[in-house]
Amino acid sequence: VTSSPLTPVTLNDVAREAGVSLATASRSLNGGNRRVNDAYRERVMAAAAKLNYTPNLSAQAMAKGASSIVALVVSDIADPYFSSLAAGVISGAEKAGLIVTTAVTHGDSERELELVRALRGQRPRAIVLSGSRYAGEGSQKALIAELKAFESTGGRVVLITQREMPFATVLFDNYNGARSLAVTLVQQGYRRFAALAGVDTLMTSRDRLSGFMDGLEEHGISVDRQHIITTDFTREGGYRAAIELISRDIADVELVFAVNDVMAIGAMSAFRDSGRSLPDSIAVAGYDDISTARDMTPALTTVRIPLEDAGARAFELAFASEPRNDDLITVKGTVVIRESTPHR
Amino acid sequence: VTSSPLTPVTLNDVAREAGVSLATASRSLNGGNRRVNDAYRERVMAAAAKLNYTPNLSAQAMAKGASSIVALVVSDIADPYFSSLAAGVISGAEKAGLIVTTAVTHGDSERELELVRALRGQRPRAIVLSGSRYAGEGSQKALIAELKAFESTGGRVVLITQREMPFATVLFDNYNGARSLAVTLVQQGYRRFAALAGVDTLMTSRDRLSGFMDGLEEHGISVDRQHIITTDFTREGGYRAAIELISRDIADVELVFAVNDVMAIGAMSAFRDSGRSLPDSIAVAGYDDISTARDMTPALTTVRIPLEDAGARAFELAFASEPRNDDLITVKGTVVIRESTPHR
DNA sequence: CTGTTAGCGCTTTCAA
DNA sequence: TTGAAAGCGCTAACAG
Repeated sequence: VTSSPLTPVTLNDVAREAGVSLATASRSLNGGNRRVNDAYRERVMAAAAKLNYTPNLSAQAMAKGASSIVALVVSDIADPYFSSLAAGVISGAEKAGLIVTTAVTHGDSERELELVRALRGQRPRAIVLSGSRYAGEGSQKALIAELKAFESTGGRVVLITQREMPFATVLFDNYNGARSLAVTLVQQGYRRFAALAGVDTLMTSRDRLSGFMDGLEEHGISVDRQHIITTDFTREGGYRAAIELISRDIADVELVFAVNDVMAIGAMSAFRDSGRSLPDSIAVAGYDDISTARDMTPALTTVRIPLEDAGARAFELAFASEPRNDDLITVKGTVVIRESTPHR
Repeated sequence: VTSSPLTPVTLNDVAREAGVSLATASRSLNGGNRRVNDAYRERVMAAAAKLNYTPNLSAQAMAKGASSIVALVVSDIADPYFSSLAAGVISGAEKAGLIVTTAVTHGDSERELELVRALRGQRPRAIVLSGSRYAGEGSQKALIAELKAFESTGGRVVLITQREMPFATVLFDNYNGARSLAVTLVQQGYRRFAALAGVDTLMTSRDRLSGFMDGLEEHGISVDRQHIITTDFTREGGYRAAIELISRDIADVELVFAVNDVMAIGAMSAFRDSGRSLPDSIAVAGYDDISTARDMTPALTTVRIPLEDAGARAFELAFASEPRNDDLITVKGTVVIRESTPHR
């Protein structure tokens, strides 16, 4: 097959090759409703195959006024939490014949806003946002305005984990998950706790922490302020916080709850590096159940949230037949007790 | 601001609002070379801001015959290996103002081919492919043809890790990395090894295995066939293979080398579940240095490859000023000895 | 420097 | 059913 270089094959080429009109070629290749003579149709298909034709998605998007794109915004695609979510969104989208564009904010809200604007340019069918949105942030208003503008032109917005925004949302029941975890741990005999949390404006962190604390309180247990450390929401943050905790005298602390698994894993390494054996000298629990949690030694007690499934549901929410902005899917967590928190 | 619903603001709207021609509006907003009166320019900017205008990327792509998209194809975005690579590609692309679309093959070559075709429809500037390509596969020809067709229309193709394909490639020096690892382990006193590998047609696996074997051979050590297990390239594969290994009598095996970290981690869990303490009863080494490797207990000995950096370099390769198909970047690995392989 | 105009590739009325 | 033709929103000659 010889085609002129640097110029992709167009539908026109296919039509000419098949000896039919452009319209017929278009209808054969796409026109859902078979409004075209079989003989023609086959000739078109053959020509398309012969020329190795690929429809220009931009042109299609222009002509029909709707793209086949879903935009996904996450904080950090290398983080297993977000990459699992992304896997779910992508698998849903691919099943529906849609393409996913991925952008990364690194937790920066300014950047998030910029990205949403840029992605809007693609005129995606939906934007799925799963950053770590902070409560009551100034830029929140601007983001909402931007997303509202997107919706007003027919786009769909779905949030994962960001509460109190006027859009469809997939929510993890962080409060109750953490609460159940606390209750279970108390039942296991733990009484004295410490906690590693993200900044208080980070909803996910706040909900998990307060759920955990409330669970303890039900059993009359409270946690010393000294034993709650605020740190980055990352492995390194967990590591540093654990070191800090050690320096604050934790002789009587039996268990450290980190608001996510990567922090818990960092903390475990810190404890070990400081010469403490796990789980004997101190127990650790996390949240998320990322895939390596069970491979830790001791295997990490945590709350499992079905991340990939949640990503898939976010996608579905975006394409629900009757979408509403108060759509809210709450995904429950399941307490998973492992060796990092043995019975006392 | 009231704009008609369901119809995004167009450049025309902006031009009208600013009282200038369409061309002037276009030049103000984009036209790299400032060929426009400052007064006009400002009016256009103001109008654009007021109307919250976002350029339609599809339209731009059509008009200039070039999109702002980079397509990325990976086997599994939830796998830390690929998500780190993706993070690198995405960060490079975002710096360059490009958008990344991500597709997932799940290791299926048919699907990979389909995806490449579909992605071609976006007329991306480049396609970055980082699946687990198998050597000498039938579908390889079709894939090459498809990618060549893409190149012939001005697109760039960059492969990560797939050797012997006529495209620019970022290669990991798997053979030598594994060889160094073997030599180092022998120096540490190990003599009797077992290995967990992927199918032999999987290049990455093959190279790592043969490098490791050759490294051992330099020291006159060979590995019993019984002690080389072929399995899936995943955590589960590693787990199953370790169980299988145990059933084959490994009383004399001192160290198990898994061709990647997730397999090694699976194997560690299997050994532990079978009541073997690590690293006393058996040592384990992996490859990749995914982020959780150092958080294992014992911390996992492995070969570090700078995944995110490699992703970024793949992106750069795609936009090299003078791209050539025989461009080849080889990324070296660094042996990282940790507690999973103590001195004997 | 600015405006007019001709497309980019495709879908979709509208006639035939 | 089929074909001709009018756009979709934008850029890039081409004239003024």
